[in-house]
This record gives sequence, C-alpha cells and structure tokens, in this order.
Amino acid sequence: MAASGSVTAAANSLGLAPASVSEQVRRLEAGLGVSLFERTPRGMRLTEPGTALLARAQGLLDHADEVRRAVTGARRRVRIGALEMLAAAKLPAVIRRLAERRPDLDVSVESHTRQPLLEAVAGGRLDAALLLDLGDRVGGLGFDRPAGMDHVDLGEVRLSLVAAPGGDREPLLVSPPGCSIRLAADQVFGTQVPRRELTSITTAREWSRQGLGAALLPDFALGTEVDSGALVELDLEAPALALRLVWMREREPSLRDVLYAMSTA
Amino acid sequence: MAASGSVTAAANSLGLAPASVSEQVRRLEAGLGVSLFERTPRGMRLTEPGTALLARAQGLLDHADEVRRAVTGARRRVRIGALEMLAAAKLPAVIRRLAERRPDLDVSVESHTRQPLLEAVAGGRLDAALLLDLGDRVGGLGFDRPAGMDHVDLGEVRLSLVAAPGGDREPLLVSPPGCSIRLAADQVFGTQVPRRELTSITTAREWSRQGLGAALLPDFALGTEVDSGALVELDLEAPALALRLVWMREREPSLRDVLYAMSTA
DNA sequence: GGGAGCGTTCGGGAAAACCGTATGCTGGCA
DNA sequence: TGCCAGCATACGGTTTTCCCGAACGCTCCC
Repeated sequence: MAASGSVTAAANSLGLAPASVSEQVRRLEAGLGVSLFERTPRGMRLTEPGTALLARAQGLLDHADEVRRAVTGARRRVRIGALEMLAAAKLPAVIRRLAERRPDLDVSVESHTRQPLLEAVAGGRLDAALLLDLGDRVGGLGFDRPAGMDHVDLGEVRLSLVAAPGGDREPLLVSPPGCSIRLAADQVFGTQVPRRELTSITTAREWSRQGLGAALLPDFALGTEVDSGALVELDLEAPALALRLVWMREREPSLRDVLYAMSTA
Repeated sequence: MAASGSVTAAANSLGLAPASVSEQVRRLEAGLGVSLFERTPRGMRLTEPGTALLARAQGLLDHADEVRRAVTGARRRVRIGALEMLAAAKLPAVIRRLAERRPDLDVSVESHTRQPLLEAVAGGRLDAALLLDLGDRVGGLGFDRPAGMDHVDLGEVRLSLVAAPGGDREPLLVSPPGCSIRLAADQVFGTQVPRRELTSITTAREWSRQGLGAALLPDFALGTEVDSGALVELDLEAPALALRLVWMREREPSLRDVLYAMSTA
C-alpha cells in the first residue's frame, strides 16, 4: 500500500475493498498511536514513522517465517528470477553453485522480462533476480527500477559486434525496445545509426549470418557461428555488461547468507 | 501454557475457557502442520517442534516490540526484580550504573522473595532479577529454578559469623527456610548444629547482639555493630555468595545490550 | 467400580473483518 | 465558473473468527 500510493490501488492489488484497507490502516494507526500516512487529495504518502515501520515490517515477516521453518522443519525456499535470455545461458551455473554450497535450500526459478522481474522483486514475490545492467547502480543500463534495491555483480557479459564475412555491415540489427541488448546498443551506437528492429537477438544473429547487417550480441548468444567462420567479429569498443543480482535492501538481513552463497566466486 | 503443563491451568492463567485454549492450539498446529503437544492423560507435554517454537516465540515477540518502539518513538522499558533484602542494599548501585550508561532506558524495579521472582522472570513479567546464589549454575545455593535460565555475577557478598563479645556462640540464629542466608547457613554448617529460627536476618543480628547466639550475616547486613564492637566476627571459612543477575536464555538476543550495560564493571 | 482430572467436541452468541454504497474533499478541465 | 474524475472515509449489512458453557470420552487412582 505504501508502494501503491493510494488506498484504492492497494485494495485492488490486495483483492480487498478500499473501505477495508482504509479501516485497517486506521486501526493500525490507532493501535500504535502514530500517523503512518499523510493524507493528500491525490492519495497517501508515508510519514516518517510510516517509513520507519515499512523498513522493519519485512524483517519481522522474515523472522516469523524463519521461526515457522524452524518449527515445521520445512526447507527454506528461495525464489530466484532471471531474464529469459539469461535463464538458459547464465542461470544454470549460478544455481548449481548455490545448490552445491547450500543443499539445504529449495531453489525455485522463474524467468520473465525485466519489468515484471523488478516488480516481482519489489513486491516480494521473488527474493532476487538476475539481469543485465551497466555501471555501479541498478538501472545504469537505462531502465526504471524500484527504489530501495541493492545489487551484486556475479560476472561480466562481453558484447561483440558481428556480421557475415562478405555481408553488409549496415543496418544495425537490433532487438525490440526494452531488451537489455537493445538498451546496450542504444548506449553504444546512439539512436542515429541505421537500424532494423527484429523480434529477438537470435533473429538478429540469424539475419546477420545471412549478410543482412551487423548485430550486437552478448557472449552467450554468439553460438558456434564465430568459431565456424559464419560470422566475424568487427572491431568495437563496447563496455561489458554486468551479470547482476538484485534484491530489496530491506530484505537483506534474512537473505544475506543466500546472497553470499550466490555471489562469492 | 507450555509452562502450565495443562490446557485447564493455562486457561485459568489466561482468563479463558479451556475450550478456547484447546481450539487455539489446534488451530495453530493445523496452521503449521505440526503437533506441538503430546497429549497425555495427565496433561500436555511439549513435543520437539513445540519446544522449538517456544524457544523462538519470545524472540519474535521481542522483535515485534522493538519495531513498535522504533515506530512510535516510545522509550524502551526494562523491568528488573530483586530480592527484597538486596533491593535496598545492592540494587541502587546496579541501577545507577545502568541508568548512567543507558539513559535511553526506562527502568522499573520490583522486589519480591525468590520464588515469585523466578516465576516472574520465567513468565516474562520481569526481564531479569537480582538474587544471591552460589556456584556456577543458577540454583547452586539450593533452590529450584525454572529451566532455561542464564546468569551473570555482578559481585560478591561476603558472609560473616558474628556474636556479641561476651555472649553465647550457640545456638546458630537463622532466618526462615527459603531465605538465601538460611540456605547458605545450611550449606556451611549443615542441619545438625543447634539452631534457633527467627523471622529475619535483622532479627538474628539483634538477638546475637544481645548475646543469644551466633548469626551468619551478609556484608550488607552487618550494620555498624562490628565497627562499634557490639558484635565480633568469629573465625569462619565460608564461601562468598554471588550477587547474581538471572534471565531467560530465550530472551537474551533482545536483552543482550542491557545485560551488558548492567554487568561490565 | 466409581470418581477426579484431563482434553476435546458441539451449538450458540459476541466481536471482528469485509463488502457495497454513499458522502465529502481536492485538482483539473471545459 | 461549473463540472467531473479520483481520492479517502463513514455507514449498514453479511460472513468469518473468537469465545463460552455444557456435554463427552478418556485414563488413572482410590
């Protein structure tokens, strides 16, 4: 509800009526004797005590869940998400390492596009997510991200500009807007170069193989074409992307051991 | 209820009907999918998961309370108990030190006899209690104590055997059963020496001053009689008692800082 | 064999949670 | 300036939860 910014939106996302949410908030405030929200004509905004509560509430829920696991003997379950293009190429190594170090964990994996991933992490439906990024802050690649996220980089993904040996080097074959590789291409080449938009990076690779232009490809999508000579790498100074694990800062206390097991080499 | 040992007793101490307590337990067990109690014809006994829950439940409540304080800005309140005879003599120095180091705390003090004190600590009505003991385990002086208690010794209380200069050295003037000094006297002299039981150690001191026998007195109860010559110390090899702070182990995480502030010299 | 003590089941009543609706409020737009 | 959209909230009714007293089955002890 603090995330939604309004009682109505919160009620929708909770499957409740606005009246119920309103009364619950009122009851909670009365119980604590503190105003948690500032009422504005356009919605609700957290007060200082409200932010204090929000920052600690998740930790309390995590603590309760830890107690439940200890009592029932249930295995701890961590929900990891990953960009669809990383799920096949990069996630297995990460998950295998985690499973080796922490066999006591049940790991579940989901793959989505970036925005649903970030929302799932922010909404607590995922514990952490693996995506591609740039720079030292989440969103450096050029996408919007929820506030309060922390990250650690698990590796690098090198970018190569490729084309068929005798084929065209223009236009730049790019994936749809929003795709991480497309964002990287926009940052490297700007938006003024001749481009042709295709449905995916594998399609871009195939078109470039057939001589229809150049494609910016991550290392894991190069396939065997470069080794076999079907594609050649063109000279390019492009920054490597970060293979980045992100999570909500407020949940770090209960996730720390898992994040540590995933991150250390 | 785990402490009471039976649904009926727990219902009484909670002010509820046995049926209500029974249903709550059933509901909790169903929610966790685990049996918390073993049903015996004579009552209920905790199962292994039940003890696991009990050990962590208080910590969870403490966490919730900590969050509540952080949000409301309320001051933290620490409830300390002490043996009645220590409340006047030994407690002030301890509380003053605590108040100096942690002015952010509200400290409340109660004095009772030992058994109510121990029960209050076990029942969570007191955070810690100050009493006299012996040896390296709680109860070394010879009293029953609840399970799961931890302790730290804040100092020593020397014992002296005194009598009037020309007065009788027998019988041994002792306080009522249960009094810590009486327990110490029983350990030092055994139960076969001639004894006369009085109502308190101050009464014992007065009787000994009037030449009616010898009294075993803690340092804080010696008064001015020894200095003034009204009483003389007799030769005695008695162990010093420990000025001991006790608390429930399960609550230590949230009490650690307070215990530390009270214990370090 | 009967009774005391135990936990649990059952039906009913009170309290709480939730809903749909109605109301008052502010900001934007014609 | 007047109207409407969007918001939080007060109100009456319904469902779920909580608690009770009484009745029941059980075991142990006298």
